[in-house]
Amino acid sequence: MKKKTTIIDIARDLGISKTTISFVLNGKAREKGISQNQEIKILTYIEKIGYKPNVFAQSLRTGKTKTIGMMVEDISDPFFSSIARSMEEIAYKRGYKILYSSTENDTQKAKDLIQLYRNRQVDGYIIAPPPGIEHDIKVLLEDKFAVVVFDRTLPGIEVDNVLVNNYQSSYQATKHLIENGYLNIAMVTLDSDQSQMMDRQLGYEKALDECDRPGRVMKIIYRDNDVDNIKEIQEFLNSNTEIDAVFFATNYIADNGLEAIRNLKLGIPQNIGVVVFDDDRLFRLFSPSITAIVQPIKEIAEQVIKLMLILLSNPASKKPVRSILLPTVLKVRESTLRNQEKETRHTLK
Amino acid sequence: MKKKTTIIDIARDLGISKTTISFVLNGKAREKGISQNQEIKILTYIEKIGYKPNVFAQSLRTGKTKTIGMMVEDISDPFFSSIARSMEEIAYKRGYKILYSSTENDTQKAKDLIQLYRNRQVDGYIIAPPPGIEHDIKVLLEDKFAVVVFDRTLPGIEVDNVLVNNYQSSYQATKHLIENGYLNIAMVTLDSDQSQMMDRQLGYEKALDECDRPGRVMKIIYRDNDVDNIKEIQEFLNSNTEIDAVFFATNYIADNGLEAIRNLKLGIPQNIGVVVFDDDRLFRLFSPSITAIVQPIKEIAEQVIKLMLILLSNPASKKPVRSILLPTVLKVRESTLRNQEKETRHTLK
DNA sequence: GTGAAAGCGCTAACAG
DNA sequence: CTGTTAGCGCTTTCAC
Repeated sequence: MKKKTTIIDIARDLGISKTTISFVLNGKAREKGISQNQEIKILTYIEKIGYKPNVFAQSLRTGKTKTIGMMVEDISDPFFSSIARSMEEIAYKRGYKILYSSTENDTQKAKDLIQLYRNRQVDGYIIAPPPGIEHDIKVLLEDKFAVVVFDRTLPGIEVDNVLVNNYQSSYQATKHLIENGYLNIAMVTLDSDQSQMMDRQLGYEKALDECDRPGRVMKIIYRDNDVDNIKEIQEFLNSNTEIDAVFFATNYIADNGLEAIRNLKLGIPQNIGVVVFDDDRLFRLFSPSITAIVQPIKEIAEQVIKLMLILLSNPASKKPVRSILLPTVLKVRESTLRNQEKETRHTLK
Repeated sequence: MKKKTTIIDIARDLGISKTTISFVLNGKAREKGISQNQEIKILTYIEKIGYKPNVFAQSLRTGKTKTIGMMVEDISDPFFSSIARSMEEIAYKRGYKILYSSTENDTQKAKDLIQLYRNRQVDGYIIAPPPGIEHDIKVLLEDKFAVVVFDRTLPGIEVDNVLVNNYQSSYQATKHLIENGYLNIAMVTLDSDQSQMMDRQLGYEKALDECDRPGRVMKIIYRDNDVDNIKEIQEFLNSNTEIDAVFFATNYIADNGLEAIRNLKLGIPQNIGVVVFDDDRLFRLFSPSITAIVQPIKEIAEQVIKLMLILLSNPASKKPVRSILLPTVLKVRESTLRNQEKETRHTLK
């Protein structure tokens, strides 16, 4: 393996001190009063031989790593992986690298991950927090790390965050079902008191309340077991035959729910209306296509990174917590349009 | 921020030299003949105060980083993100961290990424190679880095790889269409000479050849533009009305293709049969459900990491290139069963 | 304006 | 068996 050139090699080649080079490299030429000539000469040479500083030596010296640690529920979930991708793109441009990991919504795994990231001395933490890590985040904050939380918040913690308007979105989606003639709207959600889930439920309940409709919430265990979940949802729908619409609180709950509906041979949207929180690439291609609450992925990623970069560049000063609340879009498709003429897609030509 | 404890603090606290501690930490107690007592004392103390060595100092010193760089086409693609997740899990257990990035199948971006990874001194490279980076990989190999390639290979490069049996899988899928009475089977694939795409096409053509069927291959440009792609596919199907089945060569081509079929109001599987290379979580829930070639995600991830760990642990010795070819499973669903009784899912109860 | 030199925390050769 | 010590490559203070 060819030996990496170091700043000393360059100093030798150019016949100047490595200090000068270091200054130029770190954009302090001006500040340190290095001559234009010298600067250009150095920059040109570095460009020519393609020198890159050793990031480990830099990190060791400065204690900074230009690295952001990101922990989400499941990095293979389309929602999170799309956000990760967008963030990475933006962060790159600012010279930051992102380290990803999946918490599986497991408190212990999240704690371990935070430890691991501390070890790797990441400069900042971007977290979709699982329950029970309030304390760990508090410690991070006390130790003056940059932390941004997204997708959900934790009660009693003052940390910058970016969320979507879960309450309002769910309210609107439920309203939409009501307006389309559905009378008994159920919600299938996670058995969890995480903020985003609670808000979604509250929005749903509020809409029902306003119109004096009954509600029925079914809760399933997180990623417990697909087969069991499907069976449970089937039983739920079977033993509550008055239900004529369902609001699925997440993408993967909808997976199970749609399979349950399919197994029961219930017709969408005639027998049962369907709305899902969080869109999927393929929902538009379902027959009938599935109405979904679309989260602004790009925007979320941008805002999170923006907050992070602000935190990272500012001296860890006392500042008010920034909360960013983004709107979603209810993408109305066929699964909630009982009153409309249904497009006949499966008719033979 | 609380000051990190260093190995020196521990040496002081325990009243011994840091060398001894370093040896114990690196599992060289035995080798260096350190007393059982001493070892246990040190380990216990370290455990108690939760000391973790500074990885940057370690890396700077040893030149190793316990980090693997992974570059795929698009980390938000379900196929790649699922593989990434599995790999991460396995790698973690062995003390390795993975750095991910998306190449967007762009040669230049991939080259930049390799440079960036070299900078970060990753120990090994896991790559789903875009076209045109043969040379860069060769250089990596010459410099004795651990490299494993997956999903596709590059012509004329001797590098460990794990692939699925693209040829055989496509052959089988096409055969399946033929056996189900389809007469004019088209293939929609990428305009690319990447190995996996070529193999898929060859398998398709072989099956047609054997049965003396005509074939028709349409090629679209990589992730060019969804709208245009859809339109192109529509036009293709419209101007070749004899086509009664389509084999989509990737997941995201199928996205566009299914939308085209939908726009044309062609009935699946009556008017047109559909097979997709690479499954999607939701294909089973389509109406009709979509037949797909399922790649063994977990297995791919496992084999790649296994190869990588072998390379990493062995002295970079001359060894034969290891090629691992994994089988896929053709998951037959409704979209190819024209002769079967179609389940009537949309019947009202 | 520029250079010498002191570490950042760790590993490992070498000495004892 | 254990301790001393020389760097790994870089940033930054301080002196010239």
